[in-house]
Amino acid sequence: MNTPSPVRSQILDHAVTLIMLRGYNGFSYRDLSNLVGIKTASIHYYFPSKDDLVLEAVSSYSDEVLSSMNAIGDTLPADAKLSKYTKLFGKTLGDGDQICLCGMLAADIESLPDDIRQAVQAFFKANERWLTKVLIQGVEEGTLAINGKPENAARALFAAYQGSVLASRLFKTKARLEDVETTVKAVR
Amino acid sequence: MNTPSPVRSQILDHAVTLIMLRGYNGFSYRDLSNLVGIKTASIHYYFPSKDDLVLEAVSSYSDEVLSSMNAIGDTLPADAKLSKYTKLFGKTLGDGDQICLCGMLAADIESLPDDIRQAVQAFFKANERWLTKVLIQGVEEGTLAINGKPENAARALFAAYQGSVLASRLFKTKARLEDVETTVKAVR
DNA sequence: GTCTATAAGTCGATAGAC
DNA sequence: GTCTATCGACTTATAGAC
Repeated sequence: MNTPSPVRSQILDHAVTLIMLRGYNGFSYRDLSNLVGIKTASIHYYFPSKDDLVLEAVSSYSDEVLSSMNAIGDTLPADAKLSKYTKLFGKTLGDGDQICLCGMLAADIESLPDDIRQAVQAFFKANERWLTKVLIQGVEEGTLAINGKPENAARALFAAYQGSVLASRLFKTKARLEDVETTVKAVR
Repeated sequence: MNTPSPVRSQILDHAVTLIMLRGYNGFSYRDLSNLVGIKTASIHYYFPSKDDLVLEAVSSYSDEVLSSMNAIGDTLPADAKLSKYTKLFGKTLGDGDQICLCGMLAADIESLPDDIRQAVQAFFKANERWLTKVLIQGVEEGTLAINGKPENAARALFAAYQGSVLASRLFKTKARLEDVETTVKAVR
């Protein structure tokens, strides 16, 4: 287990932030150069091509978000799990100017190679799979209510979260994510 | 009523398509030059700056979509209106490689001037307002079911549509939009 | 209106010195 | 590992001839 280069980590972290801010075509090695404090040529030492960098950014972001998601744990009631998930999505907003990295790259997908598309798809699928299980649990417990199959409801729900962070940033308000959660809450 | 320049219209139409495909930072005057068959310098005659072009692209797209939306008419039952709205959103996908122009620009919003942000906001608001009325009507008629205020449900619903076209393109399938419609259908 | 020519800058990427 | 230097291509935009 060799210690990862701190410079490499800095580049990757700033790349993640920049993608969430401006997207694939909206940031450059020069931006990273200014943020990290090394020349653009040095960045190529760690990440030969921009696509290499972006692919690793997806992995890094995905690992972090999915582990937070899985850290919510199995023991909680479904509605409590969903509340934590909503908060998790709220964190991606940062200072209010960022959206989900994979949502952003989904918008940029026609400019990206296939391996990145697959990595973004994997992130979507993992979220949808997790939400499916929560919805099933919530229906059993009587705290959540859906129409149709849980798989389909989970897809629509995840899409709503993605669209909601987009709208939250557009209107510079944080409130919109809760509207999504309300959608699947059972009336008592 | 002076006839608008056909060349100008061509530029604008291709700009709309390119934005829906690759976003603000993903297309250039050169792309338009190749598509329309005139030099990039000539495009500047019609649209002095790229932001001028994009702002007009939003207006053009918005006018077309909103008029189609309003053409659905007042006399239909709410669930029928919503089905037509879903189909309308399905059309934006085109050959399967495009998303809503305003959803795309919402992703690119941190690269854009304020007047474009306001135009994109206006498109979001118009859709949310229309969906709010449909949801109210559907609840009255007993064909649609929502939680909480219609305004909030409409925001979540529109976000779900936006996220759904994103996911539809990402996974190269058209089926995901119907999952969203199912979300608000009343069980009978 | 459309062109040529050009400006002034950015882009990702590579070679090679240190 | 990080640098300087450089490449070739691309970007938006303007000036001025036709």
